[in-house]
Amino acid sequence: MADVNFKNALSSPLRENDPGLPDSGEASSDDALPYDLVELLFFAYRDFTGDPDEVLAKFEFGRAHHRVLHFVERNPGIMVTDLLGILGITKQSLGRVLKQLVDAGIIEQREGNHDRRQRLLYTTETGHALAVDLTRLQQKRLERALIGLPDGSEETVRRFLLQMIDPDARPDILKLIRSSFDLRDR
Amino acid sequence: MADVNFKNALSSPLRENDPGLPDSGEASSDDALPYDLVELLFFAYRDFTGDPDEVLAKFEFGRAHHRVLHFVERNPGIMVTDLLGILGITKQSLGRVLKQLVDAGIIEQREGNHDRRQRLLYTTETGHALAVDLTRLQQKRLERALIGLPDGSEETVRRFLLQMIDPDARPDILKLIRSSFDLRDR
DNA sequence: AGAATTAAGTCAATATGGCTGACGTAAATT
DNA sequence: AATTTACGTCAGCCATATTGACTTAATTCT
Repeated sequence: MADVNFKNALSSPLRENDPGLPDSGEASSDDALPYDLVELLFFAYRDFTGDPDEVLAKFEFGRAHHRVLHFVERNPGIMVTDLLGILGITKQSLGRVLKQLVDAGIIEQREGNHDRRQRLLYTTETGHALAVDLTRLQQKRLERALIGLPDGSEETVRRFLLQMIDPDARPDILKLIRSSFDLRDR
Repeated sequence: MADVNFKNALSSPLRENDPGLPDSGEASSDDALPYDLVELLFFAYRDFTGDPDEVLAKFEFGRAHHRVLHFVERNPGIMVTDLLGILGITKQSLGRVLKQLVDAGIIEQREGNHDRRQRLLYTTETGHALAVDLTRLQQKRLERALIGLPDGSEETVRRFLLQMIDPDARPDILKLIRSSFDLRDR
């Protein structure tokens, strides 16, 4: 495992806060900053992606593959162009990853019926099974995260996450998500 | 902007769901999977990191620099070893990024008082200002995300995020975070 | 029918942020 | 005095992204 240092993490003299370097003199409120939420989000997201990462590593796949697999699974028959739009990457980037997934028999490309330029994307049976496995892992983590929270918390979290998204991107994302819950503006 | 495709995102025939590829015959429940939460988390986190990314790009810095800056700002006088532990990367990876931050006058290294092997890390005045700016951006987004949610939602979100984290990592992370809110187990 | 646009893919080069392995130096600890 | 720790560095590799240029085939527009 080389050089990384888990055991020692946070071991010793954190927060020495040497008075030799005084507060650099901001007039206003640094202290009101929501550091705890920022950091919780950072670590929560890291662990959230960590579960699938572990499984995918066995297949020699990475997070890029996961994203592609996920959105193809969720949008069977999606056009390459639309997938690029969702992922926000270039087709050159997608190209490599997609090729690997196709070669591995995870994703299948089929010519469009109406437009024969299209290579519509579908998960294979294997791909579908893998996608479901990965989502189940994330489901477990989400369920565990909701344990013990007051009634309606799932709805609160859903709305919180939606409102974290850029307002102008929300309509498209809502369409994409097709949540079974009502996330319309109040 | 080359090849990326935002405008066209989610344009056309998503969800064609060609009946030529039938449901691959899973006996059990695919439909119960929390796709909406998974995707909301994905997009929320992307936009959350997007704000700082934009600012940092002007300085030729990336997300790696942000993480280092953030945790040094939050833990003035932190040892290199402890920072590695928090970030979960190798010292070779940190080395490059840290050098750039030091060269740019964002972070300062000072010899430990008690242990002269240590190069304790501090933000400079410039670095502090930048760190505060970036956190303010994230603060705005978080505040906007909490608008209109029921009383106690911030607490719910905080606890949700904490419980998303691997249970065995939580104690260390709680120490690190030093939230002003009570996140002890009930 | 011909021109323009679109969908998809490809070649080549580059950047970033990780990684491993191997060393080196100074300081502290045993 | 020997060992361990803290930190740094050299060299090379890999994954994922980027830009820019170009091709092919099919569709759409005029």
